[in-house]
Amino acid sequence: MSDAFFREIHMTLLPTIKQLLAMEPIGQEVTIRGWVRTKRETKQSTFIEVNDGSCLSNIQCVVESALLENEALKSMLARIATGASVEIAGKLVPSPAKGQKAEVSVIRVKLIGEAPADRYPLQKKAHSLEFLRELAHLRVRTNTFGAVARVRNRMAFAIHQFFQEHGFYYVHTPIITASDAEGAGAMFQVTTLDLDALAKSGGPVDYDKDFFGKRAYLTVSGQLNVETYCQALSRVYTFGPTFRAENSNTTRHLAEFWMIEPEMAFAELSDNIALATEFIQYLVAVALKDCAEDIAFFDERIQPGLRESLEKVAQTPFAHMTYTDAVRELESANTQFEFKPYWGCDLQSEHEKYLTEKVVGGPVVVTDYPKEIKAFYMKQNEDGKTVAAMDVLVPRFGEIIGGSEREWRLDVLEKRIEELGLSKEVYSWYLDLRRFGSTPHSGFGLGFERLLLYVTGMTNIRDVIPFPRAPRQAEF
RNA sequence: UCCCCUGUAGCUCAGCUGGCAGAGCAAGUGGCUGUUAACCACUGGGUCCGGUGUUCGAACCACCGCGGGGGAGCCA
Repeated sequence: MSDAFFREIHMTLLPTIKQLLAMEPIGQEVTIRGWVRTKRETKQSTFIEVNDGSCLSNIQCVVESALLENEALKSMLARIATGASVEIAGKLVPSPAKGQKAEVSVIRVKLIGEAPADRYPLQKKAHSLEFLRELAHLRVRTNTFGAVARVRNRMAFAIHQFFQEHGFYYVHTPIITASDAEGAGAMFQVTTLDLDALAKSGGPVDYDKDFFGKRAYLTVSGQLNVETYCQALSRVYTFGPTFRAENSNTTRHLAEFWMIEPEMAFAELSDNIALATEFIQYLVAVALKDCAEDIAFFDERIQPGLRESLEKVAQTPFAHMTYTDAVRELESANTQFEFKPYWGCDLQSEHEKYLTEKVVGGPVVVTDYPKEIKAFYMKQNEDGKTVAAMDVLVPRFGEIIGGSEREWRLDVLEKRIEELGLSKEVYSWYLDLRRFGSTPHSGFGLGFERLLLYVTGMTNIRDVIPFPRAPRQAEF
């Protein structure tokens, strides 16, 4: 593409409010476009705070009352309320009052889109997250959801940066899968069959007539697919939507969420732990550096102490313990658990939180779980009882990462598939990876929204994705 | 799916033992001040989630339904 193309684009884009607020105010003429957050009137001036989403801060625009002798401007100003979209031209000047470094001394105001106060649902006051959840199409206009959106954007970009800088290739694994046995949870079925007609007929379903000629589903994980690319490109990752049809009603589960799944060839569990640790620390450091204003907001309004705890996470090596040690820790804990911990038990939420909050006081990597409670593809350890699995647990909600070294020995993997009553035919292509040029390899899954919960201090996962999908919730 | 909590003005909530529907914020009007969660005064604003029942009388008690939240399980 030519330079001229970019110049043209560039010329049509006004500086954002973020850019304006970073400028030295010397009376230069500026034009801003955005949405009114609040308007305050005095006899001498009218103050309009405008936000365009480029940053948390609004820009204050001051209309001197002398301008109001213009009746057209006066009536337009009267119709400008919280939520309205406006274009304001004026001079960027140092602010004589406290609260902001610069402000716009207004020359012209144009009301673009009205937001009548008697109907616009957002007021210039704090709203509960529950209320805003019912207004998913408007909530991004609030400080909190604007900040979440910006952090989400930065984290998505940082994920690519991290992997690209470390020699990982981005692989697009399929959204639709015909494999019904990935073992990561209930799946949404995908079909073009006429279900109404089928229900009326009462007959059995002939999947041969379905789109793919067999049952198909939305993916619950890209891992098995990405392992194939791993065995050629060495270091790969996926980052895409993932679907679970579990009837989960919690603050940390979604039916549709975004997952990051790196996979490394010639890598053992210890490499996996190192990658996961560095990855989280990198992302946290980027958030602190590049989303400082938004993080400060979360720290002040959403989760006091957030910034300090993130700073600590970015600098401190993660604690590491084996499952066996973790259970020992839990057994000797001076706490009444609802579920009594014992070797062989699945770690419950309360156990995970105890380990990360009480024992460690930060993120902790737990490894080498009993094979019975983990997936078939995880590498079996020498002891015959455990697998080379790792979960990263963090304070406030527990598991953020789940991963493992994969079983790369054909005979061991085949035996495990048989033991669990799974089908070797279904996994034949997966087993091919062990038949031909197999390597020790490792990877993990990170729930993107869980990362965002962690970084923003938000507590409900439905508030860190634009349009949450959960049981009985698919509005907007 | 299970357990607990909850539903009253646009929002957040109070409403005692069943006895005339309340506050703050928001909105409108006026005033005032380089204001900034602006301030002061006044005004308007209700299907008390819906249904059924108990009662002289129900926002309040009982039952059914619907919505919202939190916790658990499944997991990322």
